[in-house]
Amino acid sequence: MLDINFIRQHAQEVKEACINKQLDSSIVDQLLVVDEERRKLQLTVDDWRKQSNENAGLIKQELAQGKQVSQELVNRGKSIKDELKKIEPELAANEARFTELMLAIPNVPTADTPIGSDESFNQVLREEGKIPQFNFPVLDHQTLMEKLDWLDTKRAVKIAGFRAFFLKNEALLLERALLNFALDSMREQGFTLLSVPTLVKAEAMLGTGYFPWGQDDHYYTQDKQILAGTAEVALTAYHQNELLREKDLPIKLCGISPCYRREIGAHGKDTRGIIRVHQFNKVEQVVLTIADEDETRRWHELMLSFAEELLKQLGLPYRVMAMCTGDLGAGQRKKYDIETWFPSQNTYRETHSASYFNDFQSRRLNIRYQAKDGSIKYVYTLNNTVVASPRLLAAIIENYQKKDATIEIPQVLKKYF
RNA sequence: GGAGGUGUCGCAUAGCGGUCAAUUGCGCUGGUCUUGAAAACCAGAGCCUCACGGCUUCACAGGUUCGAAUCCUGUCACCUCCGCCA
Repeated sequence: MLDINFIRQHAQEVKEACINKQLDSSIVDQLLVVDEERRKLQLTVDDWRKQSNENAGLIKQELAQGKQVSQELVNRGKSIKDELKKIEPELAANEARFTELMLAIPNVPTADTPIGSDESFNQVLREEGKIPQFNFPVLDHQTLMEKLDWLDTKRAVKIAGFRAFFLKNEALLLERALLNFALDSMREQGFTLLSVPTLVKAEAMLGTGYFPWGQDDHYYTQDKQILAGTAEVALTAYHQNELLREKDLPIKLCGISPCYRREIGAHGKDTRGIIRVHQFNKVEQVVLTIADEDETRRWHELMLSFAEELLKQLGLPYRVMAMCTGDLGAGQRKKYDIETWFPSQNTYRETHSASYFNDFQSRRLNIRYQAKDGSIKYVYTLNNTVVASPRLLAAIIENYQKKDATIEIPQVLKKYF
């Protein structure tokens, strides 16, 4: 959520943000109309309330003087109440609409975000690591894993449907090693480790900015809870409705959780292998900083570097992408994706996503802090992947395959076996 | 699932129909004082407004009343005991 004052003063800029993010820009004008109406109604209601308060004060005076309460004042109070009963629901309805529109206004992308409608506008910032050369025909991770009895998708699909899978034997050990490696690395960076709830309230989805836009991308329970697509939801909402202290910032959280995604817009994509699945495990990093964009940008780079360092230690080639406006989430100001090399596809595939929001999420979640000068501000939030499995597991398997279709274990993971 | 209790401004507490923008302690910010700090004292900490001023707030949503933190109803959360399950 943006500050309404900012929207009023930068309406054009916000509209452009809508357009560049492939969203409806007419809601900005709708919001401004509702906002104006809201302030008018508020003034009227305030005035009636003032009269009501004054009237009650007069009755109080009479009582204090030991007089009888005059019927005139009581009647006047009643008629004021009637007026309020008429106009207050109007204000409430207007406010509901106002909130709804406010929650639908996206964040404005940074000046250094490439403008574009789809992934073809994303920019390659750099490529890191050495792409492995194989002197034998390269196999994809599904073939390799099935040969080793590491993966069973046939039975999984029978039981759980399309995009389901069983990891078996050493594949499971390798996944466990990878996740433990990720958690240990973040702990070394001073992050607080958490296992997080993945069954969350709509409030948390709205608060992190996944809703209202991404409602179709998520699963719901019969108790109206949502299966979160990432631990970011619980981690970012962890301090919801709290007033923090500047000395406690930055807050560095690292969570592990299963993640659920409907992949509703990805029919027919990545049907082979376990790159795109409905349920996977992920270690995620979230940081809350002071309300300063330079500071948040510094953390953005830092969090990116934490993920890069992991990939370097794992010996995986990757590239860093600057995501264009069309690929930004509604709440995001700037986003980097890391794409890791997949030999069987002869290309890089997304394995990490690092974004920052300024106070977009914290306004929705009401996470504030008292600054050193005593003022109250909203924190700035950021997040990035640490490791997502099985996608990164598949990358390891493909990059570390040998001629006999066995897999070498990355040096850094050996101690976790 | 059954019975009872609790939910007040960052934290903790007082208040139980008008004297409550709300008590007190701690913490925080600014000021006075001080070489500096501490202590002490003063001021401040929601929204609208340039300001004057107004409105709001006592878990949330309704209701009763001229008037509600205070009474009533519902919801949510937490605590205690019993039951059930891991």
